[in-house]
Amino acid sequence: MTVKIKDVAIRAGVSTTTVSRVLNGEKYVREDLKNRVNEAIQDLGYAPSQIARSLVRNKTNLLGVIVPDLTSSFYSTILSSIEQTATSNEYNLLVCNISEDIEKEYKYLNIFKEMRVEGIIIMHEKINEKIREFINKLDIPVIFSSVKPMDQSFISVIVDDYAAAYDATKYLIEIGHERIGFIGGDMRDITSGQNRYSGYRNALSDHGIKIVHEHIRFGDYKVKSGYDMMGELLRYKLQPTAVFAVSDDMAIGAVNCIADHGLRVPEDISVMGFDGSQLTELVRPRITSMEQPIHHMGKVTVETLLRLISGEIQQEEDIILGHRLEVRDSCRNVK
Amino acid sequence: MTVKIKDVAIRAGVSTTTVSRVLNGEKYVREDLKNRVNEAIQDLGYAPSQIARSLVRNKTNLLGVIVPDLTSSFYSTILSSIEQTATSNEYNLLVCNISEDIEKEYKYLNIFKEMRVEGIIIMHEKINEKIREFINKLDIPVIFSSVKPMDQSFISVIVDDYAAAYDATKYLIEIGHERIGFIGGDMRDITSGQNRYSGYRNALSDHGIKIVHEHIRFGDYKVKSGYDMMGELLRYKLQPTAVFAVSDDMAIGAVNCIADHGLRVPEDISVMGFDGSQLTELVRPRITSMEQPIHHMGKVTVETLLRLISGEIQQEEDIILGHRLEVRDSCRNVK
DNA sequence: GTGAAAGCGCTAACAC
DNA sequence: GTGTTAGCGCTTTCAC
Repeated sequence: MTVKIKDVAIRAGVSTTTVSRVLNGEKYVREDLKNRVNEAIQDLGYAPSQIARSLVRNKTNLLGVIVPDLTSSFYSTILSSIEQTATSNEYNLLVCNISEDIEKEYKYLNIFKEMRVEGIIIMHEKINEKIREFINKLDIPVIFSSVKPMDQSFISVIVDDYAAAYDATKYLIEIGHERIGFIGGDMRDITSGQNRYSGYRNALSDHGIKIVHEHIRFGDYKVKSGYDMMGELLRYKLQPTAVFAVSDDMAIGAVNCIADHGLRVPEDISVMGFDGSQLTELVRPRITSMEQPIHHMGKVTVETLLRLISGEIQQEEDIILGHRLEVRDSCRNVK
Repeated sequence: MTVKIKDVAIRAGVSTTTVSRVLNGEKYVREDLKNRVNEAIQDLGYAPSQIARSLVRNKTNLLGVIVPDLTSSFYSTILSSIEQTATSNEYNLLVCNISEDIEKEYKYLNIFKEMRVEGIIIMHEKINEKIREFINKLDIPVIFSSVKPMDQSFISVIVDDYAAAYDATKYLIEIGHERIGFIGGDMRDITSGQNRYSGYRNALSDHGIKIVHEHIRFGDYKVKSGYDMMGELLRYKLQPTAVFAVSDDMAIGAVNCIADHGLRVPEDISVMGFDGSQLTELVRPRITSMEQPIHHMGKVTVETLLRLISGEIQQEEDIILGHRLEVRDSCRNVK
């Protein structure tokens, strides 16, 4: 049996109340008693049960996080930042990975409810009706990080996807490209997919460039789809001179596909990514990317969630963080 | 206030015991009562408190995991596998990331103790005396995954680092290399660093190849150190024709360094990695690597830990999983 | 300053 | 089959 507060009390010759007071750093405990208690704690190797504490305090200091893919560089970086921020605020993380299985989401949310987590962070936006309802009924603050589901009633910490995609496309135009391919993200229920696509289209039309449907494809944000979609783009005789992929992973897939076709990046085709994951620096050529402030995003997510929990704020609007173009080696100035 | 078992009991017109029985799927509950209870649960949106449950059952269904770096492809892949296995066994994961700050480890272990996790998985081996003692006193099963600290009393799920490094080096010899560089891992307290180094050395001497100290460097398993150490290896007039880096990340760093020096992989220099992370397939050239069964490793780790928890086994020995050479494009046959 | 006692939400004897 | 009761390990009034 693990040692409990009563054992400490007996050993120190005081009541459990006094031990509790010492534990919680309350004043009104005589110095010598405090010392005796601390000694007893030390001797016995006592650690208070957070379980019992949570029950009586009605507070668990737990946050639940749902990640769509732990192995993704983008999500694991946000998660890392979330973990850091949570920990430095005395919160612990219950982490769940739903990978492909969207049905798991409901299950996990239910576990979070049972565990009485104080707040939930979701980084996945394929929310179905059942989940939507469940979240709405939940009396636990929920915040979406880096994604924005369709439902207006959920709050998200995101970049302005439309503006970011617009700016990325504009940059490609400014360095002289006119045939600009696009590898978009999923358009179903995915606002970022839609907004990035709009940004791309509008940047083109605002600069008098006609939209060529043969230059447009949609993937699922992962490397393989970038590779496959790039393959399709390369099949047209009038190949794009630049391609904007709305995730770094897809950009890398595109670069690999181009290389495997015996063409070179950026000499033959320029490739622009999106996200600013670590991978951009890791591959050759290094990927020019429209970056999200990934680290900051995790931090802001947790900080906002904690304010939501404490009731300090009652956020109703999304939090929009700034995007930034990071020029590396994958886009060539053709002017 | 959240709804509790008593609310359900009142609404269903039964005692809390009956509700509890329905909740836990016990028999000896009349059908009609069971239905009334389930309805009440549904109506009220009741979810039992795991906190209260844990307290009385003295069982939390929680596992604690300490990861050295969440953003690393290798660790996040193991973590993903751990999460999956834990979840399918009804266990939840408390995840902590210690990044560089080793002092945090003690803090996290203490949190795990307070949270009454049933088992702990550590993927970090720079264990100091304080931690070692703490773990030894802990009455919670601890298992190391993919790493092996010096202390014999801890159990690890790992590959045979010596044999794996030996085989990797042997392969390079077999395809005709004689000047084989080595970028090792940390040697302090890191058994894998030492074992992989021994494997390399012995493979060379067993094949009558002299060990050249100018061909040997040590990094910290990360991309940057692979890059830097490769830079040093390139400074010698008698450059190696192949380099064995004991992590894929360092291998990628080495490849990038070679490219930045205007040389080509594998035409000018071959590069062999270690780990089998997703990155090997993602960069060009794809990295030939001595692979650990990463996914399986996570699974075995959790399964073993759960058996340790249930008392089903009392493992005292490490679990050694098989390694496998995955030939890709970064090593050239020079015979 | 300190302790006795009640209670957090649930389960598990034990009685009926 | 069902309900009463005690108790899990802690905190927190409320007396003293």
